[in-house]
Amino acid sequence: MRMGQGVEWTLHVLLAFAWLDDDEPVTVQQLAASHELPVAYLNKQLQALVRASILESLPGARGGFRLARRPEAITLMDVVVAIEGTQAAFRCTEIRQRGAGAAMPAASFAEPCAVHASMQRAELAWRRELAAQTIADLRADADRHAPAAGAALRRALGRTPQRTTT
Amino acid sequence: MRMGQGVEWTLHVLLAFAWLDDDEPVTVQQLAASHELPVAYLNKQLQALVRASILESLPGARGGFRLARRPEAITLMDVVVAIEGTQAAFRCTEIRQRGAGAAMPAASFAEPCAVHASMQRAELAWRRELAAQTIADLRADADRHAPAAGAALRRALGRTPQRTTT
DNA sequence: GTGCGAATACTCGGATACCGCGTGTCCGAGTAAGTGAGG
DNA sequence: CCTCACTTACTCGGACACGCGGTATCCGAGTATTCGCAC
Repeated sequence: MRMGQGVEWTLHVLLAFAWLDDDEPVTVQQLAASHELPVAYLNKQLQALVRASILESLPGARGGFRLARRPEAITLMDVVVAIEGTQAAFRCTEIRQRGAGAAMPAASFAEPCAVHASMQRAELAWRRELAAQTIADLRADADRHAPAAGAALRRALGRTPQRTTT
Repeated sequence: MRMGQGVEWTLHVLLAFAWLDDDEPVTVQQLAASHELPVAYLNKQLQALVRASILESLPGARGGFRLARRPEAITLMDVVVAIEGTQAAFRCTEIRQRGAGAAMPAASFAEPCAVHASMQRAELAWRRELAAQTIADLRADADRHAPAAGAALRRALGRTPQRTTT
């Protein structure tokens, strides 16, 4: 089982947006450069976030991406669903009804498959944990452990000039 | 993100073993037929369970597979690890150190990546839930919701003949 | 000086190849059982 | 009748193709800016 790396990329991108803390759009080129990622492919992933109303895109010159909601209103669950899709990792194909089960009355399968239920229970715990954490929490954690990271990223994106020239 | 279907297959197979409740080996052909699964590919999956010491295989005529431990001692986590491997679904590639982070002192990365930590927390909850359920629990759930399933499966595997001929 | 209009350069967006991993299959090594002959 | 060795048939086990989804890339549609010109 493997999660697409788009999740990692977009989470870092959203963390960057949380650090920027303004409404100025950022181009995908800047975002890609700030983490040395393939520009075009990152763009594709960000489109998924736009479709999920996590980011919004501004076309044209001086365009780019910016957050569509506040960081506190974006959960990790939202991001995972936006990138990986809504389907569960474990997919019950109802093999209990095939083979030996084929001879049983249809009413026997009214209750959900026990295997399915157990796996679903585990995934529910996973989802619950993801939904409990927001991008704002992520920023708070990062600031706590590496206070300089936010400033470094702002500098890489050309924000917060080190000195006002006049 | 998608989990290999081998997990579903092997869980149903282990549930079947829990229903049989004896030490007689069962051939992969019988097991595959009992759920209409591809014989050879199921065999491949079962080998993974053997490597994980969940099943044991008996070669030669009248051989087959049987449980290596009691159903209460086999957790869903064991099965998932045996089939899917031990690696986590989310893999941190430390992109925080690339791009903007490259200019930061190495000591900044002593603490784990915040993104990584958050995703790991969620996966831990998932693992914990998987580890809390055993094959025996699975059988208990199945018996509760569909009491006839166990008998049907035993019959399909040629056990518990309906009538003693003499 | 000011308003307007077209050219421009920059942005995102979706359509298009590539590749690795899961899926599926096959045949060979190994072993326990069965069988026949010999004692 | 018992023992033993051989044949046999069956099992698992790993090595070999196939296909799909994620990965990566490119070029086109669209828009805000910008420059030049007319008034």
